[in-house]
Amino acid sequence: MKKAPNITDAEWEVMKLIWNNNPSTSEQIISALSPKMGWSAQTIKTLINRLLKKGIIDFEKEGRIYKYYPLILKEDYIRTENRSFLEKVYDGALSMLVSNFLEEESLSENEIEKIQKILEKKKNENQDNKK
Amino acid sequence: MKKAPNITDAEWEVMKLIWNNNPSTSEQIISALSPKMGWSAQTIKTLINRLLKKGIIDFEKEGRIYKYYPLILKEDYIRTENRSFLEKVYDGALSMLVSNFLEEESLSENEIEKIQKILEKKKNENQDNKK
DNA sequence: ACTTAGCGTTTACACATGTAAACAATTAAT
DNA sequence: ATTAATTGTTTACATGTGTAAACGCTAAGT
Repeated sequence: MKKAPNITDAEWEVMKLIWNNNPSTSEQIISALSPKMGWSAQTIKTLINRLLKKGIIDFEKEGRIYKYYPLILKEDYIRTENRSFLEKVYDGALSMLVSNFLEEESLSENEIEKIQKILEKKKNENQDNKK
Repeated sequence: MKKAPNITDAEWEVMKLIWNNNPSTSEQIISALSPKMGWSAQTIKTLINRLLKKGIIDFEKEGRIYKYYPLILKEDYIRTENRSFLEKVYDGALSMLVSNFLEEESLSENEIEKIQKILEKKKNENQDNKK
């Protein structure tokens, strides 16, 4: 299988925009990112074009204007990012990763409980698989 | 404060070696990474040199041979990596990150319990802070 | 119809990164 | 002492990435 095209940090900002507002016009992307990122309109156009060339987004003409839409799911791409981060930094040791993050950052009651529920569920699943 | 020098993916492999075996000679680094990564000895020498230039490692002469040692702690660097990953991919939403990882990967009983303990502790800390 | 503003396309350019070859200095072998 | 092998240093080169300027086409205003 061919390696998935890479999304760079700068391109990632554009993708977040497009995923959240699908489809987006370049005007929308530029007016959202230009102030936030301090990028010129030209820079953003370049990023959009690179995403097109990489086959990560596509567009549909709406008169003179293009509507850009993603060709890949955010969830899918994040899954890949997760995997490679886990591999690169933790050599695949998930529990290391999780404890590390938990210990360094703070969480609300609610969030803690949400995670606890997930863990309970996983415990049960493990149990089931054992039988 | 000056931005921390970046460690690239290839350089990261070298750093893992040096952190695990501190100090390391280039011979040790090369014979470990050359087969594992399929890199030529020259390539690895380049990576070592870039790490030197970036001020991430330093060396001590031991006769003709250099012993390389890290100038930064693995833990510190990982903390930075964690932070930027959390920001980039999850916009800082830790609970999202954690649930995502937990749901996609598998964990042993033991690991689950370890994480549960961390959560309990955090819950108590939250409680304490509230008072 | 003619000019202009707006949107997309092409070209640019410096620095980073992966991947090494070529070179120099020094030690070890003959 | 010379030569060869080893280890570190310099230079190289293609591709990726951040950051745009310049250019070209077309709709819109006069």
